[in-house]
Amino acid sequence: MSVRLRFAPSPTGKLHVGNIRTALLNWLFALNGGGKMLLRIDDTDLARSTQEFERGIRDDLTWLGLQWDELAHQSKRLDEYEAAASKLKGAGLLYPCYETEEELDRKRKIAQARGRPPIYDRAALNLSADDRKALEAGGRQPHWRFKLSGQRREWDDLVRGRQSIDTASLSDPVLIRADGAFLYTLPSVVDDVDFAITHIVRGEDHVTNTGVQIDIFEALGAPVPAFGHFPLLVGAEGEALSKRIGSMAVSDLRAEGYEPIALLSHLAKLGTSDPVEARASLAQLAAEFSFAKIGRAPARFDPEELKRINASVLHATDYASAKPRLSEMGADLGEPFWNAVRANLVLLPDVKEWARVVTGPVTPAIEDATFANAAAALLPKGPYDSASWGVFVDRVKAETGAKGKALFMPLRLALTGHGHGPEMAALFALIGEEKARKRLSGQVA
RNA sequence: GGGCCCUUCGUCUAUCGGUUAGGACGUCAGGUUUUCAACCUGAAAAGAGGGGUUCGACUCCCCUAGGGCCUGCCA
Repeated sequence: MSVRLRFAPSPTGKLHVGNIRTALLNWLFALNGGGKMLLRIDDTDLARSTQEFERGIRDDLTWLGLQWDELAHQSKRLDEYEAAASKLKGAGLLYPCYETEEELDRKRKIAQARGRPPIYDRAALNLSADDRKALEAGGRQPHWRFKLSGQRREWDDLVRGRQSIDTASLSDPVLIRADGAFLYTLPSVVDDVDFAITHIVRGEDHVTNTGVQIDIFEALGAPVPAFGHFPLLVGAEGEALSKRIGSMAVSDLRAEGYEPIALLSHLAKLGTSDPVEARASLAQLAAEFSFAKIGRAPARFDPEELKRINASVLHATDYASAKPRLSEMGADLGEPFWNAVRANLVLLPDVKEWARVVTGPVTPAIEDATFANAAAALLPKGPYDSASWGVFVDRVKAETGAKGKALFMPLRLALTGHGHGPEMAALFALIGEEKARKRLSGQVA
């Protein structure tokens, strides 16, 4: 039997690197095992969910090449959640509570002050039918809590090993809000049952939830899936990821010109025993995936590292695959151009600057006008090819006596306006005689 | 406050009681490019601190320090 996994984002914001890591690890395991991926839109929070965010999520996943086999919306499955809720109510496992948020908050504070765990006291369980009637007559709508089993729930976590959560030390979770909305917990379990999810792979922030969810799976008489909880990412300085990195949206990375496979490679390898370096495809990442390779400590996500990986991806990108995007940017100057400049790119849009260096206008950087003018006079006749640069440089060398860096740097600076860049032999051939002459003479060309 | 988890080169990690503590990225040096980048080669670089257990501890146990997560009518 093949595996079935799911990625379940809420359309209440943009996908960021943390979300993508969760998505990716699910995809890698599914792909690796020849399984299926369900994209589940957790949109039970009508107030905060939007079509735009959902569209953004789909676009981001598509851009990354993460294709889902099935799509579901929680907002379309309310009947199923109602059915599960009445089943639990019938079993006496879902009970109405009438405390306000302020009252609950106060109870928690008092418990903490007394050095006791801030666990819900189940006071509502002792309410009589008359009490409830009176409260509702007074205008209070109940919210509903699930009655935890009080058992110690255990499972063999795919990355953490044997885990144990004592549900007696937890508050009975609210499943239905006073306004009737389902919270994340019940729909998630109901969906995992209905869609026959075999493996739940997510961040370790859900470890405690797992104890609660196993309780609910059992209460529903459903089989409990396997769980895998990987460590969360932290920032480059070891700080919690949410604030700074959380703002690193996938859509922004795309807009900045990052390569999807660079992001995927980085997120797939970071925190594993494999070297953090680029891979050619999602399929290759999947083939190398194993829960056993994932460490237990939080891994640092450093944007600089992502840039390095992106650069190495670009250095190995051939002309054919770069061509469509080059023309999109108006920087498709042919294969020799691409092969000459790709080793100097960190992000693909950097190519636009080198295209400008070839086509102009370039403002030459000249320190010694006498030298530059002398060089201009020594320019060979065009058209230029890859051998022209050598001919030219030899003449300048013979004529001026300059050599090494003192010979090359002024020429590079005058011809390109930059102190660094691709092989001059290739650039020179592309720039051509006319522009070379003008630039060496100090003209913008 | 309580619960769960974590701590090996700057970074990601290997080591399942006995190793010159290995690899990758980065850094530095050399080579190459008559320049820079890219590329090639080489080098430096680590067991958080303190107690145990043991013939022997990075590895097992305890304490301390540091870090992450949870402790919501968020997900």
